[in-house]
Amino acid sequence: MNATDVANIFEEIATLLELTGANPFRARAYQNAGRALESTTEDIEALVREDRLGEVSGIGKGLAASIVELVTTGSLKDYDELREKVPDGVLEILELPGLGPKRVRRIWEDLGVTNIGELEYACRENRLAALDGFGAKTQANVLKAIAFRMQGRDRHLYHRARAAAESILELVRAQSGVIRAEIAGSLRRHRETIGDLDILASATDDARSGIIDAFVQNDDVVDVIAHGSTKSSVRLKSGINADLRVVSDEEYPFALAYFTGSKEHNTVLRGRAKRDGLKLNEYGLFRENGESIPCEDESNLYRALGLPYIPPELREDMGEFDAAERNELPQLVTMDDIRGILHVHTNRSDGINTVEQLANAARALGVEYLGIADHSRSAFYAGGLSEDDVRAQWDEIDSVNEQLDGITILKGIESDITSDGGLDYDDELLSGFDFVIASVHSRLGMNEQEATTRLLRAVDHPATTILGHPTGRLLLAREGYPVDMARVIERCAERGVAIELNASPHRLDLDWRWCRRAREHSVVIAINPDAHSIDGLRDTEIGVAVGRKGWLERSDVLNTRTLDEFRAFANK
DNA sequence: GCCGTTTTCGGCCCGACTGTTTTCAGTCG
Repeated sequence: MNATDVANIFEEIATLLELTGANPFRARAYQNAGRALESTTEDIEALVREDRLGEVSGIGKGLAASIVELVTTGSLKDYDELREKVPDGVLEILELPGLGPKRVRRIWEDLGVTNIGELEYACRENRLAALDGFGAKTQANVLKAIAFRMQGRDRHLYHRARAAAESILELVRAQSGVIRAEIAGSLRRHRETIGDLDILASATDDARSGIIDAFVQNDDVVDVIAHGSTKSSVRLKSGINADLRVVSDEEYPFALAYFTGSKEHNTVLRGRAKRDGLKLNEYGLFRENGESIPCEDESNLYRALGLPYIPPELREDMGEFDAAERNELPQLVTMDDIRGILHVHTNRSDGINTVEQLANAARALGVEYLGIADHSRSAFYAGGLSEDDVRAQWDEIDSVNEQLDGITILKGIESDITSDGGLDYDDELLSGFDFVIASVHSRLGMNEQEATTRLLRAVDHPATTILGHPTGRLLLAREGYPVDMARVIERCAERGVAIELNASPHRLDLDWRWCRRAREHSVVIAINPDAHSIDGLRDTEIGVAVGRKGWLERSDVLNTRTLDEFRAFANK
């Protein structure tokens, strides 16, 4: 049982406590402890063994005992008892927007409804609207939320959310009276999937309502969920919900910080303000006498609270305050730091462009080197390359390198990792590549031990340069196979193998939450687009965005290195 | 259930919006 497992159980206990009507602050204590555990980089078993759990802020005597019980026995009596009380379906009802713990409890206890299906039926029979405190509107909204959930569109991939948000931003910026406007919310924090869009604008007082009207009336809107004087909320054709807030320009920095979140980060920020005798909300920072402390931008706001500027990507209350206080915030990697693009498929396997086309496109993007990595022979479904194909591709690459100036094409391969953890070609052929990405594409159903052993063996192979998309997840579509990632990271550190942060918006694997652990072990991360076309090369940018969320600095990223440095890494 | 320059009890972040009320609880971010 690792720290994340315990954190997840604590999160669930918090939810269960809210649902069973326990003291809400007790629930919050579990939540806080869960987050504290998630952001600690210490090994939880060591903390238990050395009796150091009390050093973690948010963990007192009671929760320390629970953690010891969980780590040593694998279960927790209090948790089991709570789970016993609350049906799984009730937890799912809680995920519907508009229904929080109080109302779900009423639905469960007063209507005897224990899952979403029963709830839908109860709504159809008008039984929800008949409950005290509920009404026809609420019932209709619940039905809408159920329908939305059935379509599976309550979360969205980063690139789709980004595209939708940028189009709204453009619309908002075009309105008269708008002074500043920006994308806020989880998209600004570069989360890998997005719930809804938050757009913030500042404007003159007289222009506000016109801006909000333009927003809710635009052609992309299919449903207006809320339409107030400063906030409004709509559903777009794409199935994404979007919120627009309009504030005065003096309020803008405070509102931007506020609506960027995360909620957890904001809570700490306000708590710090309060400790300093100040009050922070989305409109300003105020002294006790009500006098406001003006800030022109977010940097000023953080400074006023005694902190350096914390980039949006880091605002998750996962250690950024500690780092900020010690002045150890990372200098996050940027697109300008990227010198090479690795993991690119050509039309020899399942890509659509030739080496030469890709090389020209990569050169136009300003990189020094391009690493071709088609599928290996076991990947029949993707047109994996036979030995002859490989040698033919090497000739092709040599000839493009001779013709093209300003960029170097590298000979790579995305070798399937076989079931037993081997690579796909013999050592002689493998030694002819400039680099080898080892990835799992088959037998995804292994248990954690089998899958981990398989990956460790692939990492041990002397030809492996980079471990590709280490969990195989497809965001919003498929869970990754279970892996003991801490062990994989440690092994990569020992073997000098890089780990891929696959920049495809469908993968973003390695998860950003593990990037910090990797850099603490000095494991280098390769931010690779896994491109199957010229357009796909640009996904590198999405990988950089999410890598920043994982605290990555330039020196942590393999493809920020010069060509010579990259070759040296791959050859060692 | 945690925590302490309001320190062993009594707090625990803040405000907009909605829908149901008839002054406010619940939810959300």
